[in-house]
Amino acid sequence: MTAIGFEKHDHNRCIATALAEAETRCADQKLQLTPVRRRALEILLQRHRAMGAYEILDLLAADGLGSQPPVAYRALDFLVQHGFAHRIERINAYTACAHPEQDHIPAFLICRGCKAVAEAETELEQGRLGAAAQATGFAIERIVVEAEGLCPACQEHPA
Amino acid sequence: MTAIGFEKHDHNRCIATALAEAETRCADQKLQLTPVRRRALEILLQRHRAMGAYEILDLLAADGLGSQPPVAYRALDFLVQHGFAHRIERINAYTACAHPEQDHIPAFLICRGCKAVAEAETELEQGRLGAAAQATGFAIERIVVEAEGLCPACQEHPA
DNA sequence: TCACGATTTGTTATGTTATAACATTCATCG
DNA sequence: CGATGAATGTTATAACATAACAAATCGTGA
Ligand SMILES: [Zn+2]
Ligand SMILES: [Zn+2]
Ligand SMILES: [Zn+2]
Ligand SMILES: [Zn+2]
Repeated sequence: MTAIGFEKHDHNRCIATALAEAETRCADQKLQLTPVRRRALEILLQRHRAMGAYEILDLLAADGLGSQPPVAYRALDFLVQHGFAHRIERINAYTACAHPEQDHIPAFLICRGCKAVAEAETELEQGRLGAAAQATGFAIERIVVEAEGLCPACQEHPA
Repeated sequence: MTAIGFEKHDHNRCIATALAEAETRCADQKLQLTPVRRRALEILLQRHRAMGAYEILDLLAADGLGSQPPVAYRALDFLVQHGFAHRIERINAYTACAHPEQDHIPAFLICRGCKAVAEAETELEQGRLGAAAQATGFAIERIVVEAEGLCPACQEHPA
């Protein structure tokens, strides 16, 4: 199981590791992990949940790192583009990638109670969807897989 | 293959059949297929592609069936709720269900060129996602599966 | 028939998410 | 230094969605 998100873990270490990895990879690939981008990633890692662009913007603004929507959207675009974060379509939100080291198609479990998000891995083979695509000649570029429901905690305490 | 959407077909018949089915099922289940709801479904069936709520609203308004956003959103909520249409998260749009007779988890192929949408069926077993959910005790209520890419036509004529 | 409750629709206002467009800053390099 | 390209700052607006309340509609039982 690779659905990081609902279990307890050493989160400070989790953040530090992820940030360090991001810096290494950006250096390797000549990507600019600028202050805004770095801080946006750090915010996502700290909260360890799905966050809206405007929520992130508020936190960036509190640090004097831009106060208008495009600032947040650009930083998030960069992070998503390069696999440091994912966009979650169902809730118009963003979350840090749980395993950015490897190429993957992310799949999410989204709790509608507490908004917690767990990232799982999908099969790389895309099953019947891939077959349908092949049959029609459709060229898949991106796949969204998101499950909405209730996490263990929210099942017990129904709000 | 069940990805209806990119192939040619007798579309007038396709619309008539779907509308008739909807009427039958609404009668059976004591659902009210009111003029607004019926027309919204008809619009989706006619266009046979993903449409935004405001786009549908404009067409409803042209028929004197309400001119404010809630009118469209309510009609769409009804159609989605009862399986006559699906919401496509990736593009904030709606499309008529390709096989409303049966219960299913829809999966979509979305062309980013022409916005055409094909509905395929997913495996009912949810693969590794279901396994991840079980392992964490997460209760899945809804699953979103959407692939974005280029349909055959748009691959040949890159806009 | 008429009062009732439930459902649907009408309407106003506002909230939320996202991008277009253009100016400015800043590092890099010839 | 001056040109180039990347990133950021800023204004304005587009696109998507819902809260809240009023009015109409309709079945249903008194
Ligand atoms: Zn963590
Ligand atoms: Zn939860
Ligand atoms: Zn058709
Ligand atoms: Zn369907």
